Amino acid sequence: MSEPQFFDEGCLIAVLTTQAMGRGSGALDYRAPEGGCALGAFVEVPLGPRKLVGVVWGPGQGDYDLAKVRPVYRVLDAAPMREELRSFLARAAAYTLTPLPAMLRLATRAPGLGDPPGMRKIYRRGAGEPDKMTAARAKVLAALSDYGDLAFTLKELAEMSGVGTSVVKGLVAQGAVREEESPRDLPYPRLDPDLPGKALTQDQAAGAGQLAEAVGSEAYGTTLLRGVTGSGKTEVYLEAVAAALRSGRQALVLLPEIALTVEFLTRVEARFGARPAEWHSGATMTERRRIWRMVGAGDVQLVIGARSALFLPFQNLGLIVVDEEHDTSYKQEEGVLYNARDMAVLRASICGAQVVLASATPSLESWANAQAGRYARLELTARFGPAVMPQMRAIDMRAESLPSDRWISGVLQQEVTKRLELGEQSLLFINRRGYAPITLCRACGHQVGCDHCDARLVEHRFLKRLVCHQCGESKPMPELCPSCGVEGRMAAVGPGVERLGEEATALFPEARIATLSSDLYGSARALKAQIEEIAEGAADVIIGTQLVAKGHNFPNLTLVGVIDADLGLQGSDLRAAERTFQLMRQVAGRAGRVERPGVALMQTYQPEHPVIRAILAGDEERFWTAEAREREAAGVPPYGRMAGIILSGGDVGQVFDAGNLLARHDGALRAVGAQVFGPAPAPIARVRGRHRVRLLVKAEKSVPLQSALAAWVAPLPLKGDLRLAIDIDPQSFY
DNA sequence: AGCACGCCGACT
DNA sequence: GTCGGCGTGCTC
Repeated sequence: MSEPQFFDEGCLIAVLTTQAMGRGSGALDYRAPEGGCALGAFVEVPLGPRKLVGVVWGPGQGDYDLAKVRPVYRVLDAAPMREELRSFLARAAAYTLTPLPAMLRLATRAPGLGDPPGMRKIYRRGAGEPDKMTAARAKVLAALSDYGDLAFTLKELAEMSGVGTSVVKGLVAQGAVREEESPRDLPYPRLDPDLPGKALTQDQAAGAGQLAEAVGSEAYGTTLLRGVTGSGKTEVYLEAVAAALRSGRQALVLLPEIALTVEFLTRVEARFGARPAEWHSGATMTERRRIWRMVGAGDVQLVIGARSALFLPFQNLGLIVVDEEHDTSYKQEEGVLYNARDMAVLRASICGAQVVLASATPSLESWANAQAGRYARLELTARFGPAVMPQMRAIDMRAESLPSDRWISGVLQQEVTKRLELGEQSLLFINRRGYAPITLCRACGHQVGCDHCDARLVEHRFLKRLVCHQCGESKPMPELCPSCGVEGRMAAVGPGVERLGEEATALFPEARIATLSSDLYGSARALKAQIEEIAEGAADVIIGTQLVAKGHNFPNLTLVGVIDADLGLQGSDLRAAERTFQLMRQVAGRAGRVERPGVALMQTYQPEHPVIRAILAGDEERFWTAEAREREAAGVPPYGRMAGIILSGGDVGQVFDAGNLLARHDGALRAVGAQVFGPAPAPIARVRGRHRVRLLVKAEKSVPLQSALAAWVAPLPLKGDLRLAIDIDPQSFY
């Protein structure tokens, strides 16, 4: 490419800012500042009365009145964004149909980017000796001599010595430790990849060798690392990290937000002799700025982070590990909608890095990619052999003869009671929102259906209405049968999460029962807070839909009862079977590890169904094969393409009107053979007072979906507070 | 963010 | 006619 790498003062340049502006590339024309600026440089530019942070994106486009073009205020003191990251952002924006400025915002989420590097106090060994040597003082001096002449912040030094900060201050007063002013944002301590790690089994060593060799190739490649709990997959991928560090390249380990724990960091520290940088939502502003700057300066070797760490300005990224790659929390569901697992593969393919996708129960997408040969595959068997088979059993509902309005079998009831006595938690899992999925007339058998869809209406007692989960149409509960006109014989049939809550309350009157469904919570945050509370023990019995399984860890949970395993197999949520499987493995898989064994029970009317049988047999390969066959037949991901359109606004009526307008004008979609469903209430129907409505688009695998979607939604006027977001490869269907 | 512009209803 | 509220568009 012959793109200029530097722009002299006064040159017309395009600057991508963090502010969305109309359509087009998103970049705005400016004049290069005094002294010029490099391609990729972080700059501060004026926009109206505001100052914005931006990145020099290329030569000016010349599409704006030259007389109005203003000069860049100044070049910020940060390493220019490399071609690799710029092209990653551009391609990620194109894939997710996100405006590029919003994408850039993810890559500039560090505070004080524009500030000059601040100063702060650091501490190193001084010339003096303490008058009295105490145990605490000795620890501080020992820690300092371990690191030669390195200096640390007060907190770091105190922590690594295992003493309070007052001890360090005391040493300063006596001259044994020197206090100095130093630029803020120091490099991170060096990690040593050659420390002796944990002894690996033959199996693990072979896996580690394969990954290290791939990293050594310094080219792109993805490996699906499958290993059940206890197979040592962390140790194995840390050897891939070691290989990257040895060759002087940076490594990134992505974890689901909840898995980012002190325990994990301690394991990494044990392997490499120092703490890696950790990037997560709870990090302070100071930590964020330090990591961002040091990653960009190449002074961080390893970052352990949540999904947003993918957008850090690595200088020389050689490896990305996505641990628990199947975890649904990798999918960002608010703001920029991206899947960190897929974006990790994209970034690695651009910068020539290796990806390791690690999981005990991989997503079907990754499994299919490995099957197709796009990913290498690496299997770790359990260290303790097949003895830790999870306890999973089917409850054959045909033999249970439950009354028609009851859903919790005698077997399951007993198991829950047992857990209540032990003070352990049970989860009753159901794939149905609402109160009851079917409303029928006991006089004539008529089922109340949707007028516009081939779907039955679901009773939501909470909303006091019947709702279509396909198109969102709703009507009040009828008194008379719409078919035969008989009064008072309408009945709720089938289980829903609300109804199951009632049944559980009746069966376990003393238990604390929590019902979790997206319909019952106004905001995603309220729901998340509630889940955290429950995980910490605020409920004995949890009744929940898919949402419960979403990336949450329940340490006290020892029983999972899948109320109707068959529902998930009928395709209401395309990933329901996969989630059921993962949830069961996750819970049942603790059997061999924790003192309290976990049990997973599935109530089913078709215990001989291939998917159910594969789950119970613990035969993953068989499960994936059976599930892949079903998805392929249905033409859904990963064998077809899907996208969600989320419209939101303060006024439900207006939001629905916009949705209907889109649904009616679907020419751009029909042109490529794509179908549109909806609008219907989004999985989380209200967020911060904004009503959310979703349309689903389904297309064949080969269809250029992004361009069709862009052409389709472009004419929709976004009046008032109406917002539109496109969700490529949506994960939640409820 | 903050300001100009213009459309529409209410008042002199 | 004119004033002023507010929704909409613009800022490189």
